[in-house]
Amino acid sequence: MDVELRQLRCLVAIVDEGTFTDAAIALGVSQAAVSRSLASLERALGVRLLRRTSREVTPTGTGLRVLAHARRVLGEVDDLVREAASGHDRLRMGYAWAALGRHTPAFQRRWAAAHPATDLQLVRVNSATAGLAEAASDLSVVRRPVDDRRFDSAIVGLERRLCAVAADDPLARRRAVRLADLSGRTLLVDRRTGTTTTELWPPDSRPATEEIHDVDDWLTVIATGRCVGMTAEATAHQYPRPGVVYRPVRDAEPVAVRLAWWRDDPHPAAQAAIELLTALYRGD
Amino acid sequence: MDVELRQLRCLVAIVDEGTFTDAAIALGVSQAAVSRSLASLERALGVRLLRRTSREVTPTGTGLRVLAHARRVLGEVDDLVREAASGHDRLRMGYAWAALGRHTPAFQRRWAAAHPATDLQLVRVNSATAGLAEAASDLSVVRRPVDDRRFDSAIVGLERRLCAVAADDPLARRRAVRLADLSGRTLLVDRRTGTTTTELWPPDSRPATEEIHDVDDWLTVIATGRCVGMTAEATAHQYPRPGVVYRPVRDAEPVAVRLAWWRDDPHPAAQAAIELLTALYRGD
DNA sequence: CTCAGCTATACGCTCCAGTCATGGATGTGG
DNA sequence: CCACATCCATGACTGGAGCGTATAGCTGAG
Repeated sequence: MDVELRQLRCLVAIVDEGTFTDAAIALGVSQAAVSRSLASLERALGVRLLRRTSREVTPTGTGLRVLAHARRVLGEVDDLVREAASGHDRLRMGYAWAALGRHTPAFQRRWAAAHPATDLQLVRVNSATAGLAEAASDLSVVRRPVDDRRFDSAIVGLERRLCAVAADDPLARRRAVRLADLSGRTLLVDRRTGTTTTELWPPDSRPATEEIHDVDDWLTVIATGRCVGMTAEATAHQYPRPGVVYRPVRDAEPVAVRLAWWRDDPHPAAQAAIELLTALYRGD
Repeated sequence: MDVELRQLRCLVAIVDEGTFTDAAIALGVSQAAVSRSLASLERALGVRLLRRTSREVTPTGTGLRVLAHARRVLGEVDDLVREAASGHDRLRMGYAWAALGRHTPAFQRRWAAAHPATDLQLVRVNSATAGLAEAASDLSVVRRPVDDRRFDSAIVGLERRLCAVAADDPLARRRAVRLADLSGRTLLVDRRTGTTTTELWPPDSRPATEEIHDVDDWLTVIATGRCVGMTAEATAHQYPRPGVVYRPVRDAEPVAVRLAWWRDDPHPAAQAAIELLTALYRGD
């Protein structure tokens, strides 16, 4: 014999209502069911919980203590149900380095207008998949293909490749550059965040040497002029820095911006977010 | 559809054991039952709680939060069951004015020896029945008949009547007195505790006048010599006071000492306490 | 004493939780 | 590459728990 929530609800209702009969009405069941439920609870606990007379029903000493516990249990269960339902009223979008660049304000504004019930939160994560795996985000922005079978992803738009050079670099005077212009330069790769741009670099024009830095601040090194960097447009937009200029690389392939999520467990609002972002990248 | 404890136990077991199959073994049910239970919980909450693969089972973000709540709920239920069972390991004996007088130490000693698992607590209550009604005591010492139908009582022994007189009263020089010796004196009655001794007085020899005092300290008035008092032996034993002496009243009927309890809900150890006290009063 | 109102219980029924068996999915090792 | 092992989901079935109805038993009130 085991304690069941139904029995605890019954106990609380009886004490609150004062009689078994009124408790039955409050619970929407017959008086017989209430009587049996409480009897089974008392049998399960091996203790008399209520003193019944034909006039009133009063809790025993044990009954009072058990009642307090029962209220706590039922309160906790309510919290649990609320907590489970609260997943729908919040969408946490993870980003590792760059969020959505120049689209971020518009995205937040239009999301709030279209989905006032679902709070949008942008959260910084170590990587798109790590954010999902650790349940820190419901949907993650990622700029490379997702090979993990547990996750699914969709391309929401394309971003230009920019190269980052020191402000006093000769290239900084040009409106745009080509990959060939970067030959012979040293490409700066940030190993810390796991972000490398080398594979996006066309192989035939890849810099002869690449310098691997484990830097906290990628831009500081760029500003020294010792290296150049390649990055997506959103990153450039999000990390302006005196001494560093960004220039579009005309012949570099654009970067696909993706949203990733748990394949078999997408957030209820995921599809809406994907569609809104796609529209923004399309220019709508 | 409602959340049930069985479902929560299931969720916790799955996460702890790692697979549905092992959880089923741990819960002592079939794997199919575990699968169904969790499915029904997810349906009730409207949320996916676990991600299943053929290799491992990992909680969803919501699943993690719900899991934490579930553990709390189950912990509370355990507390509730423990609390209900704990009634048996404690016997609270209430007393209003005098406890058991000179028998108190022996009672405590012999109870501890005979019932080491049941902790004996002596608690001061406003009145025997009030202590029971407020669930402050499980068993109350009372020295008058209990007329409340809700309670039952048993006589455990008899105590001599003592009269309390000032130390410089002529009666203080006698080893014992008779009711007739108190004729003409003023009998002090304590209305505050509801204790009156007049009805124990043989009607024909009852003091001519009685002075009703609403005193905090009965003994202080006795010591002034203005009044005399009548009390049970246990009270005299429990409240010695310089300036007041107690003398047995030979021809006063002894007082019946009773234990009272809720008629339809006696403490499991009540009978044992009654028997032990009876033996002590008998002189065993 | 009768009556009104309450709880406990007997009886029949329903429906759900469980078991068994099987199917589908996935990772593994030959 | 395929057979296998392992795991979860699901369909069919069953026993029992729990419900409602009706009624008995109890207890104050009038």
